[in-house]
Amino acid sequence: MTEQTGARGRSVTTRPLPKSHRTRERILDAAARVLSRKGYAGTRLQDVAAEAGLQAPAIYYYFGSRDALIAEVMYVGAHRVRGHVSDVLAALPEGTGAMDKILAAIEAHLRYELLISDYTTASVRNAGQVPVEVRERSAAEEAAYSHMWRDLFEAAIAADALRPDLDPNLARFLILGAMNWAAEWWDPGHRTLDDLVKATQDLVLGGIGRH
Amino acid sequence: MTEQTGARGRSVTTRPLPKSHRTRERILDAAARVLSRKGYAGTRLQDVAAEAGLQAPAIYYYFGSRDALIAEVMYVGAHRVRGHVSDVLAALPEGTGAMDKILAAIEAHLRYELLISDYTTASVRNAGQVPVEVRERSAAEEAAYSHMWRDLFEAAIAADALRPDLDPNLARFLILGAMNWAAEWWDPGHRTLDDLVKATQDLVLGGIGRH
DNA sequence: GTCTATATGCTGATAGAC
DNA sequence: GTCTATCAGCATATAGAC
Repeated sequence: MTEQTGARGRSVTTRPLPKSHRTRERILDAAARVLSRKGYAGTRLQDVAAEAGLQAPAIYYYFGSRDALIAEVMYVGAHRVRGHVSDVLAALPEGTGAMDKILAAIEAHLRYELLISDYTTASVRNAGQVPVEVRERSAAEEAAYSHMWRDLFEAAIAADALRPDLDPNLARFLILGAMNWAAEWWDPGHRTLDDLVKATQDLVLGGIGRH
Repeated sequence: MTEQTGARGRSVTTRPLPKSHRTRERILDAAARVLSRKGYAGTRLQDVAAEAGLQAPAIYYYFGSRDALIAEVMYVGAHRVRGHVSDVLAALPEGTGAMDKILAAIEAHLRYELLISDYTTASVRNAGQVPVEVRERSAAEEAAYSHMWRDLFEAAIAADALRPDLDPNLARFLILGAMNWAAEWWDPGHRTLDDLVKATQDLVLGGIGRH
């Protein structure tokens, strides 16, 4: 949970990341992969260690417990998606319209979600299966992300860019659900990411845009 | 996997369902509940038995193994949804349009999915976590259901009811994803089912309908 | 930092009484 | 049909060498 190691700069070195940091990241990636495929109860430290190229007890040097490792995976995935979408929105030109912001958020969400799909599917598949204590930090992160989307929709309503008879909360959940689920079925070898982004934007635009 | 007991009519009785059949169903419902909350690896026979009101070894009278029980849960959920939507479509008036059929299928899917939501969430959350052997029967059922939806979209294309630039496969996956995910967040105490059905139909209609 | 060895607890499954 | 008793296997976590 807390960082037991970090960039401490033990000596003057040219490496930007200390070895311990990189090992920790490798364990985290391995845990995301195992967690997404085997689920919370099925995530064995032995499997995580094998994916990361070390032995199970070594994990305890970086994480206090199995639950702490899993909690970190859930948190990191949610945190990074929110950070990415937030950055993209912040970089948009000043006068960008409310609906264009939603479309940009959709593209940013899909691209980043599918880029770190192990974290995404781990989070999506296990959100309801992980014990509450383990989910606390990631749940807070997801709430903040959800709040961000609500703001986008409310700005669109204020700008009169949405259909007046629309229930923005239901629509938001449906759209986020459709996107989150994409990590489960989207096959890069079959459809390009650009096609998926466009299909999602088209569905949303036609569905909630005034016309 | 195979039915070890069933409606055998051991003697003339007024009860429509033999006790063994009802107990089996109770175990199945309990397993769906536990599977949806704890996941594949976390589903303990002890917990299933407790939910069903009996001891763990009694489960072996009805199911050959833990995997056989879980496979049956996954299969039954998918099978019943497909049967329900299929029945609803079959009962539609002769001249029902292709787009109205899709809207009817959406309503039928959502209503049944949320009615047996333990089976639905069990299936959705564990589809990618359950071993392939255990998933075989339910995967075949889901493929058949997916095929049914593809037919609905192809009929709509043939009737020129869809936007010409639409990728029907991507749209189908996005819509089914949005619906399946509803079992995860929809709260009956907060929004009515009618509202959810309408919101989904509106999103889909505006999104893929010609206008 | 990472390893080997090990203590401890829990789970699926079977045997056999009732 | 359902129970109690029990076996065998496996996973987390710790101890301690290197």
